[in-house]
Amino acid sequence: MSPADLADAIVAAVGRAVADGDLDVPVPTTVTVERPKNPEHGDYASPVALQLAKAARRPPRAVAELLAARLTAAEGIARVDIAGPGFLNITLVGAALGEVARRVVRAGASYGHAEKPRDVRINLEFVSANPTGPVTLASARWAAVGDALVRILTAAGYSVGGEYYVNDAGVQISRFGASVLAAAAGREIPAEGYHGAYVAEIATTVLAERPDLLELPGDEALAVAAQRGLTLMLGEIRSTLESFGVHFDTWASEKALHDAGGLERAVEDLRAQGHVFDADGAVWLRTTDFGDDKDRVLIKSDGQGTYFCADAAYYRDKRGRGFDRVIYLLGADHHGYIGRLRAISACFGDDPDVNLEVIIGQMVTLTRGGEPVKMSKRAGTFLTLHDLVDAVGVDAARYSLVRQSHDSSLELNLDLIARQTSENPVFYVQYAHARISSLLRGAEALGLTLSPEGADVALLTHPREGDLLRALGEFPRVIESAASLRGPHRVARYLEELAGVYHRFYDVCRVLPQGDEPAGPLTDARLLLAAATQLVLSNGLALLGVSAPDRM
RNA sequence: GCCCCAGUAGCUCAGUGGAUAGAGCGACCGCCUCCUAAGCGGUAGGCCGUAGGUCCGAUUCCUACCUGGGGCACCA
Repeated sequence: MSPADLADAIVAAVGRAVADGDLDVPVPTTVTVERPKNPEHGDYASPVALQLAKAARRPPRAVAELLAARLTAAEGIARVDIAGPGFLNITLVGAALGEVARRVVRAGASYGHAEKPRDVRINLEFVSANPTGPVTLASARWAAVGDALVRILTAAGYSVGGEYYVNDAGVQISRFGASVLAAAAGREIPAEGYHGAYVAEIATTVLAERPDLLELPGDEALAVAAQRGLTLMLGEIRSTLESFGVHFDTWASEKALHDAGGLERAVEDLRAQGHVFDADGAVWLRTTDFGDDKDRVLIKSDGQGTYFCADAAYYRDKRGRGFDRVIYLLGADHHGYIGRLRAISACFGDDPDVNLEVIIGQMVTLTRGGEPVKMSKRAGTFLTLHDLVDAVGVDAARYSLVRQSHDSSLELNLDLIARQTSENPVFYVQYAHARISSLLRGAEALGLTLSPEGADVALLTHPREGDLLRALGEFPRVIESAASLRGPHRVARYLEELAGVYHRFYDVCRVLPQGDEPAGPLTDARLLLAAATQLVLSNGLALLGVSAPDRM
C-alpha cells in the first residue's frame, strides 16, 4: 500500500462517515498523509481529523474516532491509533507495506513516474548565455537545474521542450567580432570588447579558415570575424553542454527570428491587440497597462527593433509552436524581466498566470582560500563549466549545482571542488547504488535469482526494512513535488535520505546467506528490497543527469 | 526610494501549517576473521534574524523592522 493508496482509503473513510450521517463536511479530494519521524506514530500519520474538525463543528478527537473506526476495516491496515490532538497514526499490515518493493521492481525504470500524461505542453528555456564566450559557472547552474527540471517535469507527465535562445544578433555580437578581429590582427582588444584568452584561440582558428581575413575591407572583415567567431563559440558551447549531459530540444536563433520578420509580425499582433502607440519617433508597447513599471520601446527612433521587441517576438514564436506554458529560468540579475515578460504575455492576450512562468535562480558565488572570487565574462576572469567538469567530473559538478534550492545563492568552494574527495554527497548516494549492485552480483554468483512474484514480502518486518519500504514509497510523491514546485534539489535530498536508510538497513540486515547457510525466503524478500532500492536510486539519479555506477 | 531572494547547528544547506526542527562536512568516542568502512553507532553543537499578528497548532502564512545578495536602460 502506497501513501497515495492510503490517502484514497482515508478519503473513502471520510466519505462513508458523511454518507452514514456521522460527519457533516465536504469530502476532500485529497488528504495529507505523512511519514512520521517517530516510529511510535505508526507507518503513516494523517492530521485529517484536525483539518476537518472546524468544518464538522466537532472536537478533532471525535472526528478522529469516526474515521479510525472506518479506516481500521480497510484492507491492508492493521491498526489506527488516535494520538495527541487528533492525529491518526496508521500501522499497515506487514504484507501491505512490503508490497511496495514488489511494485517498484515490477515498474522498473518507470517507477515514480506519472502513470498518465498531463495535457500541458511546457517550454522551458534555460542557459541562453550569449555566444560571446564559454559557458560560465553561473550558467552552469542553470544548465544543471534546467536539464534536471526538464527530466523531472517529463517524469511527472508533462510534455516538455527544453530550449536555448541564442542571442546571435545585436551589439554584443559586433563587439565580439571586433575583439576577434583585433586579436587576429595582433591589435589591442577594444575596451568594450571581450578579453578572455579564448578570444585569441577563436581568432587563430578563424585566421586558419580565412587567411585573407586581414586583407578584407573593414566591414567585411568584421562581419567574417563575428560570423565565424560566433559559429565556433556556439559549437564549443554546444559540445560543452552536450558532454555535461545537458540536452536542448531546440536551439532558437534571435537572428533567424529577425530574418524571418518575426519582430514585425509581433508588432502587428500587438498593435491589433490595441497596446501599441507611437511617440518621440519610436514605437512603444503600453506595458504599464499590465503592471510593468514603464512602457517599453519596440522600435527605436532609428528604425531598429529593440531587444525587448525580439523578446516579444520570441514569446509569440514559442506560443505559436503550441506550448501552453512558457517557462523562463533566469538568473537573479534578470529579475527586472518579470514585469515586462508578464506584460508581453498579457499584451498578446494571454494570461500571464497560466501561459507564462518565470523562475528566478539566485547567483553562484565562488570562494577560494576563504576569499570571494570575482568573475567577469568581458574581463575574461571566470571559471567555466568546462573547468569545473575538468576538476570534479560531470557527476559531482551536476550534483553540487542541483542539490541546492535555486532560491538561495550557491556558494562553491573552489578548494573543496578541486580536492575531489568524498565530501560531496553525490558519492554517498552513488556508493549505495554500487553497494547494491555488488550485492546483486554476489547473489547471482550464489545462483540466486530475483523473484518479484515469488518473494514473501510479509517477511520484511525489521524496523530498518520498514524504514526502507516507506522511503521507497515516497518516490512518486518526491517527483510530483519536485515537478510542481520546480525544485530538482528535492530529488537530490531525497536520494541522500534513501541512501542513508539503505546503508542503515544493510548494516543490520544480512541479505545473502553466510557460509554454508542455505538461502531462505527471507533472502529472497531482502534481495527484492535491495533491488527495489537500487532501482529508485538509479531512477532518481537519472532525473538529475547523474550516473548510477555499478562499481566504485 | 521601489521590487525579488536569503537569514535554521562551527561551515554549506534541507524542511509546500502538524507531534521531540534535520542532513552532509568539521570536532570527539567507538565498530571491519562476516554481502564494498566512499559505511554504521554514539557524543557535543539551535532564542529557526528581531518584534507583532492569524491559527487548535507557525521554522512554514501575514505585517513591520534589521542584515546580506540581486534588480529597477530608445544596453545587450
